[in-house]
Amino acid sequence: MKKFGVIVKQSLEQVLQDAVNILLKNMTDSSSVHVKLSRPKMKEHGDYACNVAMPLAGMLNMNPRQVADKLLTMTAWPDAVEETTIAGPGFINIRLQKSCEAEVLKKILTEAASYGQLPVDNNAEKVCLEFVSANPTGPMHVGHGRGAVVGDALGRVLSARGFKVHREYYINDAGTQIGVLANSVWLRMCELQGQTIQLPDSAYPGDYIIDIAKELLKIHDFETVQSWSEEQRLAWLNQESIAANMRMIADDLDIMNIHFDEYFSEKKLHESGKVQSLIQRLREQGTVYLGTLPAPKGKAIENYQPVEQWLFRTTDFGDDVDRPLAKKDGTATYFAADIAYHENKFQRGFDRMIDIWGADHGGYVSRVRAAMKALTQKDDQPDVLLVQMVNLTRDGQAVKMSKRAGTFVTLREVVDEVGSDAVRFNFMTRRIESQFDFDLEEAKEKSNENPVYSVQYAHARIASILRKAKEEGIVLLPVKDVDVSPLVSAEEQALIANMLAYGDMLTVAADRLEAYRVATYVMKLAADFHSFYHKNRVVTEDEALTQARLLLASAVKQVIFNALTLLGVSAPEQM
RNA sequence: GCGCCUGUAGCUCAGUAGGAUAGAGCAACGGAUUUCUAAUCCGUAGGCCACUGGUUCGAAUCCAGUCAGGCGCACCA
Repeated sequence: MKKFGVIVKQSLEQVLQDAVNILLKNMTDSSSVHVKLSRPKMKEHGDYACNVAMPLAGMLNMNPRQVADKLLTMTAWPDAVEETTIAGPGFINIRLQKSCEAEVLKKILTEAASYGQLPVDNNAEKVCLEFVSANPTGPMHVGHGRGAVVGDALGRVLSARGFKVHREYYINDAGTQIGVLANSVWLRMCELQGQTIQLPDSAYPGDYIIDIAKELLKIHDFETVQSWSEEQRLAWLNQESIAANMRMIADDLDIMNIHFDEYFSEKKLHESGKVQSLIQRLREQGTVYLGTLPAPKGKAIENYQPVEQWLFRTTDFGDDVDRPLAKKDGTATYFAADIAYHENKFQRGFDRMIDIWGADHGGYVSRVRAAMKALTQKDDQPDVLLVQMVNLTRDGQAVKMSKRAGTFVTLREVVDEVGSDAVRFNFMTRRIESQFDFDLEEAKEKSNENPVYSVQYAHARIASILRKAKEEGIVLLPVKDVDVSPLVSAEEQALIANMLAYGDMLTVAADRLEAYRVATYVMKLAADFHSFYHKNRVVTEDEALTQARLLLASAVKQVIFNALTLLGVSAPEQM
């Protein structure tokens, strides 16, 4: 009975489900209705509400209120239920005994950092989570940052809910862009040597290229590099420039505490022969044919010429048009490598693939899924999360240029200015489908304008209360001995109900791959605590009340900590 | 022209797979500062949930169409 509060919701759903099943037993067809309880918005509607009578009414051809009435007579309610009523069109409202749910506080403090987590067992679903994958040709921009933050938080949420998560970064270290990078670095090396250079439009203009050139000159002096054959020089420049950029990217991610289990190289995929053998296999299968694509609709392409290419029949699997696997010079397209890459993930034994891409890759989703359907017969892989664009502003004015990158504002510049916590939390306050207007001045604001401070402040405030209580010589009772029955006010009940729902929220977040729910959840919990704090004192003359409220405050602190940890945001003890 | 995403308070956004009276922050206005942290709280005001039709007991939510904005549309990545 003591622990009943924690599992009360499931028990109520079970007894109601039993009643529903009996009611439906006489039906000829084997229809079923799933009982689900919800928290009503209004306090007058009780602690839990159930709408099951409404769908049942249609099936049984009865009035919903009559159905509800019948269900209530058939239900064996546990002791914790104080009152049930039928309201509105046929809702069943359930009111529990006060403080019967407060036992959850003890569960929270006992489980501490693992409250809300599910264990990872041997049968856990293995997920390959690919995110960031920014090209190794320059610093990450703010849009990459959003993908990084979203991906990392999603990884943490999935891990917490019992998935085995493998975090992966796909390095696009093959293709023409890399040649451009190598050439840009070489030009800067010549420039450092005193030569006058002309940067072509195609070259990367950013100052970071100069830094790389300087770095490379420390490895080999200019004369040595110049003495090599062009082929040898390009290969060396390629390799070192990519490595330098990847170090820079990994550094920037490290500042935000984002790490990967694996960096997967596209170049090595090509070198392994897997791309060519895949194309060969598909040709034998007949899913690849030699053909010519029509000119694309929309904006006219100046130098369009019909080319005969190896085409993948993605249209057979739900794509709009067949997609080329080889360029006119015969080398594999990015798409070809990407299919081989995804097939490789599948071969590595992952049950599920999740890719986080920028919105500008939206047109790519259907073709990759089509290819995977052709190769694996699964039609729901990979799960692609498209993260919409970030518009960077300062005091409402668009910010676009960065000296360092030459084109866009880098993630690093933003993190250095506003801090990792503010960047991470802010990016998590919106659904990924909505475009994000990120204002640098707002992100530095230390007020309610900036949600991260409100949440961190709640955590620090509780820490301060606990310190104060200790200073005053209050000795905390062992958790199991605290009497929670004094926690009956509306504010206290709201906090308890919120914390009780933490696990359900995480389930939804993991099922729907919506990690932002953690942020909206913890914002509400923090706000509710601030509200409670202003109406009630934690440390009072009443010893029993003080003990109960210290328990409550400690639990709130713990849940805020757990949620912030999932978001990769720090939970300070003082501010 | 086609595909994907979006449209909710003046602004920025939530809305827990269709539920009861639509939610928060900011901005506006009015309050709380002998405090366990005011980086906070309380109150007032503010809505044709883009528009039109449909589905049903019931729609911001589902469907169709329209309008508006963003992203993308051979041989780049």
